[in-house]
Amino acid sequence: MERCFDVLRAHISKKIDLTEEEFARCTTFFIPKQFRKKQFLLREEEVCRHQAFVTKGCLRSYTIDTKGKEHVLVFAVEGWWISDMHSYLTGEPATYNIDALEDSEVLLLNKAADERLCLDIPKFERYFRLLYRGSLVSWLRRTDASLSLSAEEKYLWMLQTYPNIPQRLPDHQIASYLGITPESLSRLRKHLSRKKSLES
Amino acid sequence: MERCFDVLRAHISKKIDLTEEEFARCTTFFIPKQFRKKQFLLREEEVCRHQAFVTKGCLRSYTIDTKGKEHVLVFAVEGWWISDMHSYLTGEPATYNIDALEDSEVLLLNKAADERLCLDIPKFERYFRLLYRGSLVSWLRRTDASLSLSAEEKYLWMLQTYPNIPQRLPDHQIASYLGITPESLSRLRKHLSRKKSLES
DNA sequence: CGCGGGTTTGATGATGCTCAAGCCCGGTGG
DNA sequence: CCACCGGGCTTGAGCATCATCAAACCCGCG
Repeated sequence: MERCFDVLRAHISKKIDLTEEEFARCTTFFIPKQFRKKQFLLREEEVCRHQAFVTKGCLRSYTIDTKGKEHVLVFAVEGWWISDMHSYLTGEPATYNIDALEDSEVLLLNKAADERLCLDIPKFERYFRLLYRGSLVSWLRRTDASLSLSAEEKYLWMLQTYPNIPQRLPDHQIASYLGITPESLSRLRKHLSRKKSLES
Repeated sequence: MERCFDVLRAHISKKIDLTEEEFARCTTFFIPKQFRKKQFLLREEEVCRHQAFVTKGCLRSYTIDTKGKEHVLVFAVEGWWISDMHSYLTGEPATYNIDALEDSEVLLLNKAADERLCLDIPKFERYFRLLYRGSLVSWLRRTDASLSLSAEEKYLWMLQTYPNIPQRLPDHQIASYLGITPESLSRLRKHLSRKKSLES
């Protein structure tokens, strides 16, 4: 339970160096919270009050289109952040939903705490800069994949880029993330496994 | 020519406040450069040495897929940054191409200057944090659009979200950005105009 | 005038979607 | 311990959307 901060520390120290004292101080800004599978962290139309750092389990953000279909934008497993950034920043109603795909533990950071944290320990300014920057690189890649690749290639791309995600999540979540239907994913996997067995 | 720094200043001051002196100092880190239409700022396989801030004209970053087709990832007009961030950060060969779609003027910031700038004027740490953060919001939106919308809806989304981009760029660039073919875009526009004329 | 890039139009086709049914399997309750 | 239920995955048939390929057209520019 208290080792959730170990996960945070491990993650932060990949980007900035903190003294014991600084880290201790930083932890006071976060609120630990547990989520059961299927529980919501945020619903469309609510205002997003927190950025969440996942220390255990897995959450996702998604939208629901006009035909009622879900589209996964982000999976966040241990060591990832998740929120509706736009709503968080502006205070406008969220356009994304966030819920837990597994029983999970997160550390919540609200906007006031976020700002105080950056003032109190200016290194965090840097931490978030590097965090967002790295995140941008990933979005570029994903967009490139979605523009350039066929359904099958996108799935292979995902296996290669985030191997642990397809392992632990149901296929239809993966399909949603890739922008294809579960049926297509199923067929495409069959096709791949036939290919594979031919090779060997 | 020298008013390129005015564009920079206008952009920066939306995020942080700089004194005259600080701004004067900051300008010394940038290298102004002109690009003629079709000229490359970066080619795949080269290392990306700069982030470019566009003060005039328009550049794009794009990839070329296995079938030789181009896919536009980013359009950068006045007030936008463009680069191959991954290559820039790691020094690995770029996977994106960047070229000018119009005669353009940019301010180049290389990695050493980038780092010194953030040390010299720590407010820039904040500037880039906010810049990247805002950029993330846009990527989320684009991804959502590409997952949720049909070709026609995506085009309408683009008209609404970036109205000046389709105005000034040829259709086939827009099509590439949206992940559809120029032929489809052409048909879909005809369809929209028929719809529109029926309404009125 | 003629060339070339860009857009339009048409015919055809493939990829991936929809809808519907069946199946597998783990969990729950009788 | 077995029956049943439900979520998730699979399979099939038909279909829609969008891509492909090819040709014609338009128009600005050298």
